[in-house]
Amino acid sequence: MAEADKGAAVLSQDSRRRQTSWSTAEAIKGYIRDHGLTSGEPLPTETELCEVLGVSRSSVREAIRTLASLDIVQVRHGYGTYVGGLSLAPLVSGLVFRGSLNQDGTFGTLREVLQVRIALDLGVADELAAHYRGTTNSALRALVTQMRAHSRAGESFAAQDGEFHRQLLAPLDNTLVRQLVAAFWEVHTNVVPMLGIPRAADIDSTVEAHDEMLDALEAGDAEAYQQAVLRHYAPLRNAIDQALANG
Amino acid sequence: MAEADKGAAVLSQDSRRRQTSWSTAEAIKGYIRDHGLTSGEPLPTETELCEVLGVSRSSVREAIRTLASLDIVQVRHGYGTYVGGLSLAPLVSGLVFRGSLNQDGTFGTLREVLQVRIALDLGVADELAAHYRGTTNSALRALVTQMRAHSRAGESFAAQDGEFHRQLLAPLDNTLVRQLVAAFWEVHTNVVPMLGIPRAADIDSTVEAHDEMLDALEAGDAEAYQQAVLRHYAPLRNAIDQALANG
DNA sequence: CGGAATTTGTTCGTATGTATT
DNA sequence: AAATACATACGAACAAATTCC
Repeated sequence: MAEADKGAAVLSQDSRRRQTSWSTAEAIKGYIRDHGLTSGEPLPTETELCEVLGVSRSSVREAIRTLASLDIVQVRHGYGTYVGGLSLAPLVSGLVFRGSLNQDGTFGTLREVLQVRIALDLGVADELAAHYRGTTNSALRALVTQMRAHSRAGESFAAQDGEFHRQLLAPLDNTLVRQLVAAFWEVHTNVVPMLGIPRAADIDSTVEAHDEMLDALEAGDAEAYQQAVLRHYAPLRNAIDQALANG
Repeated sequence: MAEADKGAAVLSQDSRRRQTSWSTAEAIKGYIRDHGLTSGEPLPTETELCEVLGVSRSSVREAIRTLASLDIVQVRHGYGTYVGGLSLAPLVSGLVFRGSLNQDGTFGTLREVLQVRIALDLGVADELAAHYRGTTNSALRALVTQMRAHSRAGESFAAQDGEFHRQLLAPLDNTLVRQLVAAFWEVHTNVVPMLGIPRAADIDSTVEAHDEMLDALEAGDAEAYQQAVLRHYAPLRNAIDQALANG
């Protein structure tokens, strides 16, 4: 219970701890922990939780909604409540909203997200190079080929790009990094359309950079991979810097 | 506005009523966006929101609770509802809970958080070095002195450590990176006590590494700073690796 | 200092839509 | 196709907290 209190202290500062709806959410988290439930396993029904926790239906509902928005529980309408995926969805949601707040802040948000993405990609270079050294990866190559085709046709290749980065980081023994990279990729693709950026002329180099990243990793060259990552982000970086300078 | 609402209400009666609480949260976010509200500014009362959005108070309350858990709004009992700080508190909350789920996962969570912290600290080396080059920073030096005293007395120096890292990154023109580093620092300090790690013998080198980091930055040497960062995290890294190997 | 007014917090009852069996 | 279990939504009433006079 002391652990749960510490977690609560992050969000609730002083006296809110005694408030029913907050303590109910903490109690439900404690229930999950104490019963050793993992993602996908069912929780008691709302009415059962009312009895177990000794609070009203509305309080349980608000607590469940709180936990659902944090992806700690997942509600299936008309059927039941389950332990959630513990994903970083709330992070994405919050950042996208922040980016949508005002036109001025949107470019700033995008620039900040970009810097974090670069730092994370560079930070896993050694681990990735060690894993991919001496391998061949036809699935990833095929995604690059698809990207190239879409790009030349003037179409968006966001889907293939996302899948490429997801698969590339899949062998990483670090769920958090994978989820963070995926989350920021999602923020990225959600925020960019708000800006109406004209299609950059050097967008094709982004596609080719994917091949270079893969080349470097299969050669086991972490440094070359880092250079390729920087080339990969360069066009976007230029577009943002230009937009910030002009605005 | 009124006509549109009526039309929407008729439509929602037909089929979309199930999404009321979700759409209410979206509507409140839209209200914040459309009225250009920023952190700390007041929202309408719950009763007023009921009238404006055309839903019951229970639905408004659930939506507000959802937004509060994402730090998009902030509720003050008996006074009013305000736009929240848009912080990364929900991220911290979720990760601390994930770390508390099972003893096995706790070490894993800590290891993953550590890798992300390192990547972020290394990723801002250039920007920090450019800013600190040729400066002297007595406030940061004083914090290191305090850390040294606490460490030699066998006490925790978490407060000073957190303040050091916060102040060190303060000049960064990237709110997101600052918040992320602070968030992961918080996850870190919340998860570590769950483990009962024995006090490492080389903990003193962590304190000294802070001085080295500052030395490198004041010299404008980004590379040296990166090396100091790695030394700074080394004792903790060793403790975790050892624990994972023994467990 | 005390009390009135305002606002959020909690609870109950009821009706209705939804998914599974 | 019906039955059952469950979540969703609404409204009213009262409690607790905060502010302001």
